[in-house]
Order: sequence, then C-alpha cells, then structure tokens
Amino acid sequence: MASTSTSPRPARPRSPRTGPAGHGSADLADRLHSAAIHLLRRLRREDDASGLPAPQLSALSVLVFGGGPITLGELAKAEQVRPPTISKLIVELEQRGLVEREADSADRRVVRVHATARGVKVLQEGRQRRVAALVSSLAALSMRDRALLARSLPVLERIARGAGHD
Amino acid sequence: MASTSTSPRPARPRSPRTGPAGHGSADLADRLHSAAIHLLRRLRREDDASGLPAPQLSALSVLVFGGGPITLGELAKAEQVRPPTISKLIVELEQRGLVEREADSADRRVVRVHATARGVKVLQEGRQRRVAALVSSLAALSMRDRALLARSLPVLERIARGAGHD
DNA sequence: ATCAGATAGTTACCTTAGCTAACTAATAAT
DNA sequence: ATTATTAGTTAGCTAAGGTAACTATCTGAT
Repeated sequence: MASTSTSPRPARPRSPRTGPAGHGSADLADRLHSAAIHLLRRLRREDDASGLPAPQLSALSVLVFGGGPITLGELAKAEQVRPPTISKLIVELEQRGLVEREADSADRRVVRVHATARGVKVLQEGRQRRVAALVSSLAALSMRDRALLARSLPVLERIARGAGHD
Repeated sequence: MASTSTSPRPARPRSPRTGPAGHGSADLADRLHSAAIHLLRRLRREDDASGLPAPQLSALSVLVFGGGPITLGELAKAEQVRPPTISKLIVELEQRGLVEREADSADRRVVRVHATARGVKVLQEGRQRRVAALVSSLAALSMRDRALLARSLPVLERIARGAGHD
C-alpha cells in the first residue's frame, strides 16, 4: 500500500489524538512531542537487551566523539541537564568501567572525564544494538520516506537543541 | 545565514557527535535517537512549570481524544508500555482528579477509565504550556523547514510506533 | 594576607517512569 | 468442578530528573 509520507496529511493519519485544530505550529509541536515519547519508549525496550540506558549512551557518545576529556559542567551543558544529574550518571558509567575521571592540575575543583577503551567498545556495540530495531524500521521505509526523514533531521536536531529558544 | 535544513547535511551540522560513518540507516537511526532524547529533555523542563509529566499527558490525551472510556489494557497497548506502568500512571492521574475508573458490568476484571472534566481542561492547558516553547522554535524556522518537518512527521510517527518491527 | 563571593561538584532527598515477578480476582474451557 | 487464561495490582528493582544544601576551591577586594 501507498506510503503515508508523501501526502501532506490525510485528515488524521492514524494517531488517536491529533490535537484540537489539526494544523499549525501547535499541532506540529504536539505530534512531534508524542512521536518523541513513543520513539524513546520503543528504543528503551530494545536497548534493555544488555545495552546501556539511553542517557548514559548519549553522554558516553559525547565523550567518545567529542574529542578529548571534558569537564562535568561542560557535559551537563551539552546534555542539557543539571549538574547532579550528570554527576550521578558519571558515577554509573564509572562503575561500569566505561569512563574515568582525571583531575585538572590548574583548577582542583574541576573534574574531567574521558571514555575508557572499554567505553568506546561498549558504545559502539550498544549503539548498534540499540538502533538495530530502528534500522529495520528505516529499512522498511520507501526510499522517498527515508530521504525525507534524512532531510528533515537537521531541522529536528535544531529544535531539539532549543534553537530559537532564548 | 542560510538555514541548515535544505542542504542534505554539511559534513557535521553542529552536533558534537554524528556517529561513526556519517551516512546510512545506522547513522540516521542514531541521530534520530539522539534528537528524541534532547527534545524530550527540553520539553520536560518547560513543562515542569506546573504542567503534567509527559507520559501522563500522553495517556490523558488518549483518553480525551480517543473517544470514550477504554480499559487499562487497551491504554497500555496504545501507550506501548507494560500493564504495571499504566496501572501506576492511572493511580496518579486519579489522585489528581483527572481521570476516573468505572467498572465493567459484564466483565468484572476489567477497569475502564475516562477523563474527568477537569482532566480535559488540564490537558488542554498543559498541552499549550508544554508545546509553547516548541511552538516558538517552530515559528523561528523558515517556512520551508517547517513544511519539511510537517511532511516528515507521518514517517516519524510510523517508526515511533514501531512500523516494520514485528 | 585575609575574607567575601563566585564556581565546580557532590550529597541527600524527592518524584516519576519503566521493568519483571508474583499475586488476586474473575472468566473461560474441559 | 477443576484447570487454565486473562485483567489488573502489588512489591521491589533500576534509572533519570529535579532542588536544596553542602564542601572545596578559586578570585577579588580591601
């Protein structure tokens, strides 16, 4: 059957809730919100098969691909969470042997963290495991839909980061 | 400056992590995952300003827009979570006076829930509050980007629901 | 040189979301 | 009637997120 993507929106696609009006930024925002919730719920379940929880994976990937050790404060900012949240998160990653702390010689308040070799390995494996289900969904899409998604991702990423916010 | 959206992807848009290769379904999945995490984190913070937590809002909106009372099992399925999760969630919504249970006369095992008048009201207010920040981000997008996002949403929704999964 | 303020993290404590396992209660099947 | 199945709940776990209050260090005035 025809993919739903190319038609702009057939009244109410299939979601049980489309919001009040059905068009405009509010509706868009609402559906985006809902889609994000369900996407993450789905990924969380897949990932429980021995992967890392999503926030830990996310933080670890900052460490691995961010190039070099960074401070907890920088990490908190990158991950858009409060210091205590990062603090705990790092403790857990540390207990799993995936990251290590290093002291800053100049300023002894700051703590820098970097991924261990095992952290890098686990990240890559976990990433694969986690996205495997997504990949199969993506593979099931038509080329057009996949291309559409790929093109809209930068936009998505910008608003996820809070562009146009303050 | 030019919006980043229309160009497919300028090497590394601005995210500190783009993944290993930088193309293919795995990369797409990875970035989608990351975007969803950050989007929800952002919304959670906005919403704490007196709104409901995201999962509660999501469940409530199923009740409000789903048309008529539904059983906990159906709700669990709609929300893609396990029964105990829904059970607790409903308890909380109930304590806030936003939903009510009703017994099924035919089968006394099942519990149906429906939103109260207050539930409907709170949903609408909460929804507005929650998406307000998103709306402002969306409003800051170019028309092209917004249209792009709108077109890709049905695809996003499908994969969020697990299409092509099993 | 000291002492007030700012900054980086941590600790303690709370709420919520999600899960599995084990349970109760009710219905369906043999 | 007994057994099996189904709907929800309870108990107990892990983890993410937050605020408030704390320690430790650094910076800047005086």
